[in-house]
Amino acid sequence: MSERLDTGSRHTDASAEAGEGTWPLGSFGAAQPDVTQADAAAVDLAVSTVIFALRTDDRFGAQGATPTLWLPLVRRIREPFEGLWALPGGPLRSSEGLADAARRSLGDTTGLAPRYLEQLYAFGDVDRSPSSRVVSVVYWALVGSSEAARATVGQNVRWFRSDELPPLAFDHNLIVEYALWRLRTKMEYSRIAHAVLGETFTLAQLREVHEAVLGRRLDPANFRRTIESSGALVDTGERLTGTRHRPPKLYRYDSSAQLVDNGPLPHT
Amino acid sequence: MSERLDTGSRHTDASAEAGEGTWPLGSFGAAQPDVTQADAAAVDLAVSTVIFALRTDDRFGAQGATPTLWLPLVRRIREPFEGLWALPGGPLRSSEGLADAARRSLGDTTGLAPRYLEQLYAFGDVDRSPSSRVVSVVYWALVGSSEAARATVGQNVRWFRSDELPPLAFDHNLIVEYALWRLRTKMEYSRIAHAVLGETFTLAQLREVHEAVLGRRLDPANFRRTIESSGALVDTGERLTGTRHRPPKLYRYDSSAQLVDNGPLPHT
DNA sequence: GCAAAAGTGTTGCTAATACACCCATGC
DNA sequence: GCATGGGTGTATTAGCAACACTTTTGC
Repeated sequence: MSERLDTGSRHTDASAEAGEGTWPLGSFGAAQPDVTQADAAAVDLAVSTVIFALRTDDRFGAQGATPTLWLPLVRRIREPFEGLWALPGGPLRSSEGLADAARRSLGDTTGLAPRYLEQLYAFGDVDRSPSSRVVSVVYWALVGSSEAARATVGQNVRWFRSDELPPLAFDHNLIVEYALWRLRTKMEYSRIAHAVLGETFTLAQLREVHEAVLGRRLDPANFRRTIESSGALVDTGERLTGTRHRPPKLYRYDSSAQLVDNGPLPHT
Repeated sequence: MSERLDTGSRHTDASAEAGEGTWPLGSFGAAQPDVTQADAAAVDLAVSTVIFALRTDDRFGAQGATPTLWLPLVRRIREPFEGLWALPGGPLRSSEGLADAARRSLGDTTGLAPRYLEQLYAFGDVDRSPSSRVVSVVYWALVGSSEAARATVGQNVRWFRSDELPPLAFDHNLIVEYALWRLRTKMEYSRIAHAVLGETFTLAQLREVHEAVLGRRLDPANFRRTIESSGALVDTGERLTGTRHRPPKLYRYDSSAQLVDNGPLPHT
């Protein structure tokens, strides 16, 4: 609780944007603590990303395995939490927007570009980092399965099943939980599932994505009707052959349709 | 675009939380710009709040007027945007959480405590402030109508109808628009409308809140059934007398029921 | 033919809507 | 009484879940 830190003139504009300091009256009640603006200088800002991809668990024979949700983590090589796994991220550079920073840290880690990217939440509890005060603006992303298959792994980068996570650094377990909740909630009323598939795909493949994310089986007949009536798909006229059953139709995204409704916010 | 700022040792822990810097391989592709961590030091962090209250427009005779959404703004007394109206807010103090900061700036401005408070979004475009780089974590809040009636106003604090806003400082017009969208979207499936009412209230009063927020009339009969079946209300057994028609029942919140589903996130 | 998955049809349930109608109070 | 909103009943509709059924391929 060290207040009145002397940080020089760096933060003279910290309140430039806000109404703070423009308050015309004295203090309200007794709740106005004696804190100077300089106190704000001790807060650091970082951007992290929860990256989801659909993968089949190849620990067993890859035959017939249903895909599940995976995410890449990086091992920390310094204190605090040295040795633990954490979400990829880093400090925000002054020349890049928040989403840009998320996109970049994602590329640094996996070498891939996200098919979908959305801001998740800003985490800023006082005690979430034992060393310094850090506020993290967290994004969540989806990457295509085919690309995720050839994503980078290394000594300090590894993919984990979203339901088999080890204890993570900081509050990152909570963050991943929240990202999973948002993914599942949004999946129910939007079209983001397309983001993990290739250019063309069958309805069964799309349904498999929904099932993996939601964690339950869906009725093929009803799923077909729901998706078709949403108008999000276009029939390519082609079919997928080589299966040992009736060849299914191949669909494509309707590029004119929005993935999600972000309200008045521009889409990233 | 000033990179490589020398800001001393202040930000040595800026990447303490994130995986940045732990990347074991060299650069990926050609996309790794030559930027040091110190570049991150030039970003300031602020917390602002969009505060909503339900008021009747007393410019006309207050009789029979339907209430509308209002919000308090503060006038900027320094550059940039000096003289324009802006959302209340201020820098984040190192000893307070994000929600605490929002709650405090709300209290500083209106002297009131919010009945509902939720994080809205983090705004961090590079050019949203002409002077310095500022990332704003924005909250939105609801305050009770009765308390809002005796809220503070002054030379530099004034209430505005949400649909009659002047041009605001920074990107605050967009922020208010987005807050309005979230309020309306959430109102459809949650119970936050209770937050602007008093301890007890009639169904017509509750319906009036919904109508004001959604901007359309609702069928009293259907509204009653929807709300009653949600289980959010408790019949107090009392009735409101003094009206010139059949006295309506008075209800109370079911304190055990959650206002909204935030997933795994704790409620503020 | 047989297995397997694609694709269609039908039924029933639930929730939202529209709207007709009765109830209880102040005046 | 009559006006006014409180409060109830009911028919219609849309959407979704359940599930029986038909179709088309590989083997």
